[in-house]
Amino acid sequence: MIQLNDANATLVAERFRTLGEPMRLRLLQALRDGERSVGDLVDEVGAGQANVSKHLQLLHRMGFVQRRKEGTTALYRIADPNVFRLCDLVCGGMRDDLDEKRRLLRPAR
Amino acid sequence: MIQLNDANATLVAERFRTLGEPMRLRLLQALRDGERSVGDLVDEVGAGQANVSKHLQLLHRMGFVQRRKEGTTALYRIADPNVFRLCDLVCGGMRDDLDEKRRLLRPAR
DNA sequence: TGCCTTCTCAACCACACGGTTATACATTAC
DNA sequence: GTAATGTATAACCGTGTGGTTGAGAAGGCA
Repeated sequence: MIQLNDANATLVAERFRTLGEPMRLRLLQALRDGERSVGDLVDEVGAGQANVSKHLQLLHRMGFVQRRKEGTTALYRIADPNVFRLCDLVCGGMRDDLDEKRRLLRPAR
Repeated sequence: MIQLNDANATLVAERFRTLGEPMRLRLLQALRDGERSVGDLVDEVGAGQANVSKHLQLLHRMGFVQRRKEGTTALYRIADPNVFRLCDLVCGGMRDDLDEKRRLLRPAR
């Protein structure tokens, strides 16, 4: 791991926090199989349009997605597929944690 | 990636958000080379005792650290070393993003 | 020009969360 | 027993943030 001094910790945390939002994760998931317009994403995740736009802005500023304009529509796509490896790692940790907790619930069989 | 339905997205986001805090990242970093007591961590990260305790509680509840009591002192340790792989991935993404942004700043040399 | 669509932006509200303070609890020493 | 040490917990406060609403910009089309 990169040395996490105080400055780095803030930057890294900022990125983790960006992924720490269900709606944003669903947007990334929706973008997984290709480019989507804002309107498409609004339909897919079932949220307000301004809300989706704001989340996409943040994902864009953090470099998780890229943007392309075509007429009046804005098309977003995944910038770095490693995001999904992050999700996989987190899911793996979640499974292990649940297994551990389950194990502790029955100490002596 | 595991299918991120609405329920999953909330759980995964919860874990990302737990890592999205500079102080908690510094606690994890401090625990990297072994078990530490709460008092040790208070000295290392330079924060209030109640604050450190609260952050450790959350890290514990999320399964990132494990706890062991010895007399009156509580000893914490990393539960899943994969946390650091997560940090590495995030740092890598950060570097790539910065490179990309730097590239865009000088379009035609 | 005028209207519609698509998206962004600003303002607002409610709530969650990080930090601090003070207090309670548990263990050890005396 | 009391005192001291090491943690956890509760209460509070200020700030940050997700969601909504409404207005505004930018293009497409009759």
